[in-house]
Amino acid sequence: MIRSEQERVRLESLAQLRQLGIDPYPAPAYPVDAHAAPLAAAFEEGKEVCMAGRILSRRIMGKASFAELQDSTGRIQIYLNRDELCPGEDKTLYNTVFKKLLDRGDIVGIKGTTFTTQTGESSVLVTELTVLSKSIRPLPSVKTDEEGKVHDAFTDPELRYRMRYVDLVVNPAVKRTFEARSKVIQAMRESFTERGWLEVDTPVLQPIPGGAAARPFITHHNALDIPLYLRIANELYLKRLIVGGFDGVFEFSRNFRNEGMDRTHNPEFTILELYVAYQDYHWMMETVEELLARACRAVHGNTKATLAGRDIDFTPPYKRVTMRDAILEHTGVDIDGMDEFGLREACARLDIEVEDAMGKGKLIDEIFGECCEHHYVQPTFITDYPVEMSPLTKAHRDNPEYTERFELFINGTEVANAYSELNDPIDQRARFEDQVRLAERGDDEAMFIDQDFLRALEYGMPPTSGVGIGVDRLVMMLTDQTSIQEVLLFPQMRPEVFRSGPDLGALEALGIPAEWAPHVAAAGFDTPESVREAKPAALREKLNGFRKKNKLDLPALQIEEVETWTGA
RNA sequence: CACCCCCUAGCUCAGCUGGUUAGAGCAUCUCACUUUUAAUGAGAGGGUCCUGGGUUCGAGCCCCAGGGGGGUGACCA
Repeated sequence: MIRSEQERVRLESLAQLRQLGIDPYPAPAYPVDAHAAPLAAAFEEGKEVCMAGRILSRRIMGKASFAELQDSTGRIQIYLNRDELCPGEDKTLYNTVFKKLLDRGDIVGIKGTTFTTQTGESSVLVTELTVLSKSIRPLPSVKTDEEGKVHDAFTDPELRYRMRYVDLVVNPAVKRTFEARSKVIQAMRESFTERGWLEVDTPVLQPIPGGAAARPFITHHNALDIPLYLRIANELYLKRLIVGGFDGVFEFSRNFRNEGMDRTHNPEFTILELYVAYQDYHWMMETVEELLARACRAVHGNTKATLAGRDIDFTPPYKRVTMRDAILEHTGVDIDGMDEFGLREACARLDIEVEDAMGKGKLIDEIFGECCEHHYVQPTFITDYPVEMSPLTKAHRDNPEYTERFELFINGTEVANAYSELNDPIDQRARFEDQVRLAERGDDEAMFIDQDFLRALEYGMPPTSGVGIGVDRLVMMLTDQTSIQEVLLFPQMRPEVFRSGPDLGALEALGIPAEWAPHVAAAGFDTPESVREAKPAALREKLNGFRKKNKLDLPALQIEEVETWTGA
């Protein structure tokens, strides 16, 4: 493995620590009794503390040094004085271990006393120093100046996502985003369990990918010799549980959809699904309002958030607009009573591209998506979707052309989707059959018929309202992020290609001495074939040039020696 | 999948019209320094210019192909 200069220095320091009898990766637990942020917040001088964390910076001034120690809560300055740390004759711990062998990024434990420096910085005077973990790779050197401006920030998205561990260490705001994510989920879970609803787990591997319109990932079960799908939704399973007699069930469901990736889509994402018996979608709107307000308070302490420079107000109630009115307002088109032909004409007038496979529902969805969606910045419920685009939703109580469904839009993005659930088994069967006809027309996202689900409905499901909330997107809204990758710890990326090191053993098999083999490889001859094909004179010249340039402590090569390698 | 942009030291980035030995700040190493905080001062080392071809007397720069990433569109939540 080829190491950078800085890595080689650190490996050498590691070896020297061992020579001094210091285990750079000790086994015993370290008895931490204080953390940086709470300590600084309620600072009192003269307190004995035992802390552990990562050294983020060092300022060495001869016999005294300052360093920043970062733990899970934040950073605190530590002060190391040679004679405080090493009161006896032996100053090795300070002079050699701290000053020479430790680096930025190393994890240490310290015991000491709190005090305030001349410049007023809350600090810890270190009296004991323990190496807890030596780091081999240098961290990016992010610095913040007096005005709070960040210099040399670690910003490359590729590196940040691939090495999230580094991102979290050097970019504190990233850590706060994921703490906020956890708070949002916790607030939702508490709100449900307080009301007696049950958190459940349903299958991720499904024989029929149901409950949504999307392309699934497919896999295969060997023992059963059947295809299985990673779930695109868990809706149909949760409804089976309502049939079974639970009043309220919910699941934070990791769903998988084999579709495009962009700043609002990741192949796997998290939806909170909640189903509550004997309720309808009006009740659900109020429930969602309260839920989002609570989630916002959990993150911000109030119901206001900022997103991409715009204030978003999560204070209930939210505006409610029917889909018909939304389209009427933004396009002048009244979809009420319009047939497929009329809709196609309207799309043509509005310059919206459509495909032959699209039915009424998809056409209306296109118009809304193109002309209306982006207008809804503040949380807004769009209600009463056309029946064709909602095969699992109860028909509207006043007009069977529409359904009792709403979606919640924030900042022009769909965040939640909810229905008065269709519980009429005859109607549900007919709706599935409509989907089959769409599939026959070429709609590859039309739903499959789930016979077992229909059987469950035939046993009787109480009137139920259900909602799915896009957790990743909600977290984006609440943490001022415009990319889903910023709220997923490990967003999906193409696998990284690790350049495998040269096969030094194969080179040595040609007769190349072990001490020369890595240099031969580094000079560009990293396979036996490349050595054998080389002209001995040219190879010798190149390697001796390499030797000189890199000041290798090896005798210059003779032509006879090189000829034995190439077999010439 | 289409179009546009990016890939240079550990990190952030310069690098002109193709022209000497590819630069800067931070980081690293050596020395000095007992209250600093983007510590300071002096000195030094560090490069597969993403990869592979091509054009050229000469390529980090131009051309072709490939890889990775970002943005926009399409699809979707």
